[in-house]
Amino acid sequence: MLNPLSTFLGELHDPDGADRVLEEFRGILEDSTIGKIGHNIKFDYSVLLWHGLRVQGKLFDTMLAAWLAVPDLRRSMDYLSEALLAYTPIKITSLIGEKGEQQKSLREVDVEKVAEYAAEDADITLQLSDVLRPKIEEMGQAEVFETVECPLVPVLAHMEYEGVRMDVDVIKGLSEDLKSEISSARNEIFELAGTEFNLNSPKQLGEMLFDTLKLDPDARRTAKSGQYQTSERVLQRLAHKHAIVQKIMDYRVCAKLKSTYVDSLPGSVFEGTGRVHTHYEQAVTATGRMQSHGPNLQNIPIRTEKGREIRKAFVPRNSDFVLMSADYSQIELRVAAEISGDVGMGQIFSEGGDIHTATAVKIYGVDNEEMRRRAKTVNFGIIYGISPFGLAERLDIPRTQAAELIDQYFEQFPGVKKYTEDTISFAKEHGYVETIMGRRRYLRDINSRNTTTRKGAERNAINSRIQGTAADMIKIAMSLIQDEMSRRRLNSRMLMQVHDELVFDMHRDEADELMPIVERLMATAIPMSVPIVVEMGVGEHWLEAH
DNA sequence: GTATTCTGG
DNA sequence: TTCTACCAGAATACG
Repeated sequence: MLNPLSTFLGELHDPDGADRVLEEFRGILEDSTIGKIGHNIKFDYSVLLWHGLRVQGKLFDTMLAAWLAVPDLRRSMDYLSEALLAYTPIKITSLIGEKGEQQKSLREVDVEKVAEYAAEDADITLQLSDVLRPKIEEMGQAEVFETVECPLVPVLAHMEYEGVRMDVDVIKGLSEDLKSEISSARNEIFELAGTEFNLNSPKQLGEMLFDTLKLDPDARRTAKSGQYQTSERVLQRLAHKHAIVQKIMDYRVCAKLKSTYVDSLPGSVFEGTGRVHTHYEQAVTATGRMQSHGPNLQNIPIRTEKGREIRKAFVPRNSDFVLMSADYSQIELRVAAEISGDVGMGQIFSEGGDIHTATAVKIYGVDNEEMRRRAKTVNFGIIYGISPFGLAERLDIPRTQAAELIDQYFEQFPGVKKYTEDTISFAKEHGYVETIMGRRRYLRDINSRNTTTRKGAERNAINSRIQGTAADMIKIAMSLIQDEMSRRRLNSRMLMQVHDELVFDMHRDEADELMPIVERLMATAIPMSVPIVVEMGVGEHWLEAH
């Protein structure tokens, strides 16, 4: 993946020449009355931002447009050109060669050739926009495109540009701790097993547990390769049979944290800034959610004691700042209540009660820790398009009992039942479902004769409207917040988005001004009759702020 | 390149 | 009869 940082800052061999070119275009690029069209325009915006130029004016991204207007097509410009314009563009490889050792840089190529390539690139983008613009209208995606996606492009570019500061010393300390824990766990496991093997190989581990130690004669095997399953769930059920099992779980926790986070995050720190500049992908998921990579900041541990320590390494830019986190409380259940119009569920939220406790009271008639835990599982099941099989698996109860539980739930929340039925029948009739903002997800398999396939599509339909609406909501909030922050010329910066959470580098003096703004704009981004609650926190690192 | 596992929402 | 809970990224093993 190309990176504006390395591609355009580090390797530029003629910065003066580049600056002169930049100055030629500065007037147009910074003119807010002139719209800009680009394919993956966040990339171009970012490059210019790193060169101190802030692009103004309305942005039209043909890649985003294609995502919404022709969702089945691949999103590379070359492919779209062939599919929509019946024209095969000059291949970049015809200028710089195939990917590999001797691939050239564009600046080593004859300028005439580069000019032809670049001009064609611009021309195709313009032509694609002419084709895609009416298609967005036809597909009913104009509102999502105009009010959700396009305004978000510069917001994401700025978040990537800002990055987040990492305290590498925190990471180094964790690395040492984990190293010794892993080493002693390994020794104990091999001692108990009587032999050494590769602990990271599920295959070898499965053979040790089930062939050598014979811990479970009815051990489950994986569907694809027929290996023994050694997942957390499986180990959990085996834990009482042999001391080695707990040790393996301990080892796995530490090995995962070390390899995926502790050892890899320092490598993502960009030397030029000392910060981690993640990339956000706006147009990839089926539901409308974003993805983060390089590194992925959306799966930093929080659920376990050990794992959450990693969040202490995410720190404010300097001592004048703190990290501020704002996250939606139970957003998907609130959205479910809103879309379904279920009166009882809406009432629970209006009264400000605990949704899982209230659900436990409704379906079990009692309120204790265990029933609340089960009700919570049921509530998640609702969002995902519940099935007796799936619920039984997660609650570890018989399928028949799970089915009764679902009946019980739907009796108490008839609006939710109607939502699932209406959503499925709409999907069967139209072949797609929509979020509140009109974002569509097409479901090819919704009328499949294969029951498993069809049921899967039905769950996608139920889940997509909910997850997609929540995604729309936070995307809108981000644009509104960024606008308000720059209008007020705040020094605080939006840094991260984690699906239902926004994290800010907040100047200490701006707390009283910024926090009410963030809270209000997040809560009202999409007007709803169910109250939307935003929980906020401040701290010297991400863990403290959350 | 595919499969498995684990991290998050 | 089916062996599925939804949406993702990344590390590792293994053919």
